[in-house]
Amino acid sequence: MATIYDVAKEAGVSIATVSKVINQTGRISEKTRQHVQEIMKNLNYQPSVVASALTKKRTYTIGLLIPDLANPFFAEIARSVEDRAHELGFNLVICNTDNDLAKEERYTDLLRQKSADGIILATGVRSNTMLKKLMQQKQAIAVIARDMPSLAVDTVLVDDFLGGYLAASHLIELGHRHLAIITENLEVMSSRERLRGCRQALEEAGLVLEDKWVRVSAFDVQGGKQTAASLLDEEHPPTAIFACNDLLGIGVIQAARERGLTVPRDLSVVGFDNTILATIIDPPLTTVAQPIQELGRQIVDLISQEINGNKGSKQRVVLLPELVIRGSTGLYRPEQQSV
Amino acid sequence: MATIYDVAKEAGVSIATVSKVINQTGRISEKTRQHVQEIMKNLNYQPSVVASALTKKRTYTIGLLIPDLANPFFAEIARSVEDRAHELGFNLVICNTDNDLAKEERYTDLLRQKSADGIILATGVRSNTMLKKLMQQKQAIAVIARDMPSLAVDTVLVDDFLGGYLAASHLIELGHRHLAIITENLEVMSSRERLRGCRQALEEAGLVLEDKWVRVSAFDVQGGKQTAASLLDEEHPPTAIFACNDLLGIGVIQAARERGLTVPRDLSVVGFDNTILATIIDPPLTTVAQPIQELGRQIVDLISQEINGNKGSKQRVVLLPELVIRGSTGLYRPEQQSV
DNA sequence: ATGAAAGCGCTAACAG
DNA sequence: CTGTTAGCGCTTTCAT
Repeated sequence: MATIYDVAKEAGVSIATVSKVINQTGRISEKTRQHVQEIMKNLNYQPSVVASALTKKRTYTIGLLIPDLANPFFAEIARSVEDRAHELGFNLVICNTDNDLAKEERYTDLLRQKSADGIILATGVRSNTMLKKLMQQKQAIAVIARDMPSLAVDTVLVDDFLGGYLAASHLIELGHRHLAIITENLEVMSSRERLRGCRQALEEAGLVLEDKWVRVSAFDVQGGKQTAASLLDEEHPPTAIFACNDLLGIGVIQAARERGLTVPRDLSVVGFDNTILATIIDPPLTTVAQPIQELGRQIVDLISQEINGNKGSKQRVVLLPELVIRGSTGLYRPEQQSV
Repeated sequence: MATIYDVAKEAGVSIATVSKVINQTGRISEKTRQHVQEIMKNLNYQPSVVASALTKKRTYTIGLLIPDLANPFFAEIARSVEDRAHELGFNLVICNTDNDLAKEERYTDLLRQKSADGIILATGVRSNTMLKKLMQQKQAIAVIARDMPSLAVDTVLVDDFLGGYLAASHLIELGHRHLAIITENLEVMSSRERLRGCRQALEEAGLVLEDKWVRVSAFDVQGGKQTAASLLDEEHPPTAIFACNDLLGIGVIQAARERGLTVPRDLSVVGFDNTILATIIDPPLTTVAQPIQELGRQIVDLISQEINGNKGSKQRVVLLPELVIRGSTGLYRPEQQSV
């Protein structure tokens, strides 16, 4: 592989000159510039990023810590992050953490050793401490789709409270009075906010959400299914369920189906995220849409600014979710009680 | 951030010594080894990969070129590749190519500049030329889930012919005589093989597959839906459809539903890949399962060997697919013809 | 068993 | 406008 020396020699100039035409710095006569560029092309020369990183301290690499790529929501997030990163000249290294603290630390160490320019976190439930450590190391970091209210870190997320509020309001408008909510993990801020929004809507309608109707579940289809099953087995089962993500929502629909209930006739369900899954399940899932493209775009813009030192203060940008009404929600019908 | 010099000074030894304890090379007395390691810990020192890459020529980074992370099949592939890569000490940089040649070239150039140790291709329909270029550059490469029979490159894929054969055989056993197949892109070897396997099974049953019943479609749900729609609008529509991937299969089911047909009563459909989607659609999709975990594992092992120079000759490993029978296929019932 | 020194490929003053 | 030179942090002979 050709080096800058090869180019310099071939072009009859110094390596400094070559470096200048590569980086468009300093003053170079148009003539030598063209000449050098031609030589570079002929030699199929491409500057080594690792060598330049050694002095410039930039690798044009961003790490993305994410729980699990096989989860469509995170896969879609990763896709949108990678798109924007690529546009801005960064590569993305993917790290599946399974929300495991040990893995998170392993990955952040690796990223540091590789001098990643920045790290985007879509993971990290209780990793407040890890975040602090990173900040001390002056790592450029940003958090997506997770709220860490106690930390001054660039963040892009959706208004989870509003999302929960929209979901519940929709159900209430349809006449439902007896809701249940299946949530992912109440240690996570987002989940708590969604729940709170849901509560708020109910309260405004003069309803209360008893603790009994708030259930925490493993965050996959299976978990949603089991939890919904136990909910539906109650004496007075809810007529509508708000699942805190699409995966859970799908589990709910499947549980209903197994019991011979028809959605939305016998049970309304709304999800959260608006992943591809919501469009595939039958009936298609009414869900609170996260603007995934926009989330990805903005988080990369934020971290890019921070990397470039263009930043003023840290920001938390909150995008607004939208309710996408599909076929899984319908009017409350009194007779549906008789299960 | 601490450097090797800081450690050396603090420990009262030379940087060469420190380097030796880091890499466990050369001969170091147990005593100084322990001492140096303690200092490293105290200083929270972590060797810079970019510096060492400059001399060792290894970055412990692998690139993965993939059409689209938002496609669950590829997301699952990426997940399994990343898992194994991480186990073996590599980071994975993800590149979404959208099967666009320009993007493919852009990414491979970037990966070269960053001295990625290897590149795994899950993309590249007609990119035979790009592959050749990479081989000339002596890039370590490997191809997953795609067959490039004319090139001597490490490959791991599923037996597509067998997959097609299994799918069609299943349908035939159920009594279906009139099949159609929706495929993704006949320029891709895999698609042709699936079709060929399908044909073979039919032939063995004394049936023929007229060209009219072989349709090429955009490879997303929408494409499958439209294609299936046009198939079902034919005078004598097929009673079973083999879709060359799950996304298409789902489109088929949706198209059937829109026409008031019940799957599998009025139409049987089998997919390919066995992604999460197959379990979510209703009825759950009978599909040809690719062993995604194993594909990912083996491709990384292969490229890792190549990177380490442990390799003998190149290999093509062919894994065998399995038919997973779910609810979208059923016995042929004569009356279903009367649409 | 340990250290001195020469790079790896490139950038960034600083001279000229 | 162009070239010299001193690093960046680490690895690797080659002496000692």
